[in-house]
Amino acid sequence: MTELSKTYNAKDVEDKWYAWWMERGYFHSDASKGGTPYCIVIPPPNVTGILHMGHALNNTIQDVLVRWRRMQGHNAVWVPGTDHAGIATQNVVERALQEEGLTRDDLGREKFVERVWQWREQYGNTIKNQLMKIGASCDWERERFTMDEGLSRAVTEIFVHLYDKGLIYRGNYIINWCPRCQTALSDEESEHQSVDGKLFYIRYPIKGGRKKDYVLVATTRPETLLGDVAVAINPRDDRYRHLVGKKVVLPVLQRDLVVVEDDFVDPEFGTGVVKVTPAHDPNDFEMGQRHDLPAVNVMSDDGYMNAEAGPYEGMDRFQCREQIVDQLKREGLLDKVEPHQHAVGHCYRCDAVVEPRLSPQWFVKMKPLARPALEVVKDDRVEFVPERWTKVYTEWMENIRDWCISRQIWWGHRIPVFYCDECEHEWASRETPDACAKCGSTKIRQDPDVLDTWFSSWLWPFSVFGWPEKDRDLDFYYPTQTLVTGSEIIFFWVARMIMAGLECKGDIPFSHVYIHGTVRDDIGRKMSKSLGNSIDPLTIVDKYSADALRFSLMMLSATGTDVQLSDEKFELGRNFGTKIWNAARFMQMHGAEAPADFADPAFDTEKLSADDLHILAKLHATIAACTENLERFRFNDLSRSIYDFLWHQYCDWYVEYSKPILYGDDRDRREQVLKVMHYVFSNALRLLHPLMPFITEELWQGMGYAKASESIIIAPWPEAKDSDELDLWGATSAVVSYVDAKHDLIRVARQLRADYGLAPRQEIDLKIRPSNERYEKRLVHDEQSIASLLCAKNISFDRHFTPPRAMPSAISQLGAVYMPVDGLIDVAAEVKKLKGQLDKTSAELQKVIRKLGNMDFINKAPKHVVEQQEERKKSLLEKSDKLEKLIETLSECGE
RNA sequence: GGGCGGUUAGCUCAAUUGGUAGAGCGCCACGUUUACACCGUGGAUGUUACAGGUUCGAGUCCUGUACCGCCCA
Repeated sequence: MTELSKTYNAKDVEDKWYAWWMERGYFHSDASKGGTPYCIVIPPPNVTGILHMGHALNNTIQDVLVRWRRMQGHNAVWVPGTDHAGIATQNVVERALQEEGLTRDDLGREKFVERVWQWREQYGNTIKNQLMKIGASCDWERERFTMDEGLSRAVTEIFVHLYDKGLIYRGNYIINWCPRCQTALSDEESEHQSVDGKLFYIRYPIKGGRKKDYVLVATTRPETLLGDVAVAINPRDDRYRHLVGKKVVLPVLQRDLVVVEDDFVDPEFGTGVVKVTPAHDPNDFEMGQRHDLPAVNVMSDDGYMNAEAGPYEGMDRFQCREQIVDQLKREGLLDKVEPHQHAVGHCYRCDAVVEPRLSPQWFVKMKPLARPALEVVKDDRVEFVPERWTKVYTEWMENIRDWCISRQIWWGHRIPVFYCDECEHEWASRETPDACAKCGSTKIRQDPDVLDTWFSSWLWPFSVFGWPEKDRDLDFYYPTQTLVTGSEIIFFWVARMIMAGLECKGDIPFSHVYIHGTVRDDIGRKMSKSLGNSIDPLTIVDKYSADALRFSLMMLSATGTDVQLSDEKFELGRNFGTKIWNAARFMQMHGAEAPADFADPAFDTEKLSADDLHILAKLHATIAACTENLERFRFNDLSRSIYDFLWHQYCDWYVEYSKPILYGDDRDRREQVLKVMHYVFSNALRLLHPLMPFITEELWQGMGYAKASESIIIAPWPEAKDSDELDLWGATSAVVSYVDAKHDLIRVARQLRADYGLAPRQEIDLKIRPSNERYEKRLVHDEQSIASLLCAKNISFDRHFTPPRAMPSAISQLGAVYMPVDGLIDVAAEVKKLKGQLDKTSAELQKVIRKLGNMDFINKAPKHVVEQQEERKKSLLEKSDKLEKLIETLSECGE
């Protein structure tokens, strides 16, 4: 056993233990060892990512779970890795190139991709190193990257599989286009933000009509009118029946537009007449399809107007909007402008305004994949925690739309589709072909697009284990058990993994999805780089320790609710660490070696005191609570249980009770107390380990517990004893409630001291009048510990004690407490205090009496509730009796 | 517009499936005592957003209202 230093220095400790754990290979799981698998795959962070508080929360939860299961003896593995984050990574590297005055086109595709790989080699480990800092016990030997050879093979495999099955198709559809990133996005990647825009009311003259004949069309995006091909009305809207069959004239370009009738048009919106621009609006696109309308694309891929825009060619889309409005005004075609709030899609990577755009893209047909994925959630084979997310999932699944998977960038998995220039054959292939599969021509080329990054992430739970190869690990670990993530990627990732798992493996990818909350700042805003309100987890590690970061996060985040953080909140974890550290030091000062059988002591039950039995019973209640809270993903309750136990039950009471014994001469009792302490503490450390891995390892080693298990990581998770087993020790519920009542007596007596302004070290005498003989016996037996906690010199117990003069007094369940003080006491004040208590007691008593007098209550409430109230009535009666007597004697004495 | 979540002590949040509303921080008073001032002891603080309803009994269940947040259109 090494002597613990006076203060805990996390910085010296944390790196040391992490390195040792790695060296010993504790995080590595080997399927060939068998056992019960417990597997978590990490939500792969972007390779460009740096650790933020959301990661810290997400990964702490995973680590808590995996450390717990490992201690429980499961063959536990946590598979780490990163994804290649196509758009984000390409952006980062392009920015770097820009500083050298280069563009990706200057380099060409091959060279550019090489540069990205170089970048990844150089910077791609940032987040891995950061995860290590917070203690993540990932199996780093299994680290994966979505662009690795194996995972790339998985992507090709699923693509070809779905292509051949007819579930992947290419087509000219309207998609979300980011003009800045110059690529298509999926619907999920276009984030809707509420924008204060304007609603423009524009006059479209009726063809062949008089000058004053026009229809009024409302739009938020007047620049798109250049691509209008029709105006539409609702068929049930009588106001516009006369327009049917007529044509209107498009302002600016003077093109003839047909009038179509479509149920989609909302008569309530604007004027009830909408312009139809199939190439620039998803709803209009569908309307165009229904009515066989052409699509006129007026914008190029960079957000500038093209030749179709006539006089506006070459102009930026937002500038064009202003100019067109000006022109309409000049021509008297702008009727009015209203402020209008609407949702506008923004690129989730660069925040640019997304442009709906018609272009040829690749899609996955989702409905066939969604059906089984819906079933497994409805059957509870996959469970969401908290359960309410099930509904979010099912609603998305039921209204699923096809997934746009092609991206017009270079960094990513290239679409494995090939075209023959000779015979125009198109096919998907697992291997890069030399010649056309149909005509044998070598004039073939591969599709230039790459796949959405999520198209590789959705395979993660099995691709990390070698799929599509047959693999022992895959058989052993799949399906995994728990997925831990935030609600924002339920659609992006969770839903798609379930679909892919069922399609590729014929089985669910995981049985539980724990959705945690969002990390916010102290005024409730989401932490973000742009707001500058982020707290860097590593700064917190530096300032307060990784354990403090983890513990505080867990303590503050109730199941699935958001957590509001500020720097100071991490003090709670730090303070707790210090408290435990000092409790250990205290034991060490008195304890020398932990006894050989500390982990499973053969207690000499005859020699255990009520206090010993009490703390043992509380320990086992805590073990039960911790295990249950982990099973139910209740991390804040888990933290609270262990925090309350160690700080309040153990330090505040048991350690204090132990002092007179440890400082005393009774060697036998000393030995017993130390035995209890080491048993309790070594168990509590294990309960705490998943939350605070570093300090618990440091203490495990420092206290000499390594002789039972060389590292706390692999020490067995404590098992709660049930009440029968506790009874064998003598830790009966009667003993437990006696000690609880003793705490109350001590608290009441302390209050007396405080009321009379006695200094904490000032010694007092106490007279206690126990309520009954049983209590008297116990209290007499416990005199030493009571005296110690109250700093009392003499305590006398007398069931018939009557104060000879006025004394400050109080009552507790175990009996009345008198504190003889020198000099006069303020009888009036004392009586007033007691009367105040009596009033309160009587009021409560009246409430209970009224309740028990209610026949409905007696007849309808469950028996145990009625009994409970009877009990309460009894004890309140006793209390008020005692108070009345105190007041009476006090008044007599005072006279 | 549709859906979900929230509203409990000054602040941040609990409350185990309806039965005496709790914790951490902050605040007030006292205290450096031989584990710990990152501490100890004691104290103050609630019409559980509002209005109805169900029930013997509602923070908890139902209906409605207000405000806040998120997701989807």
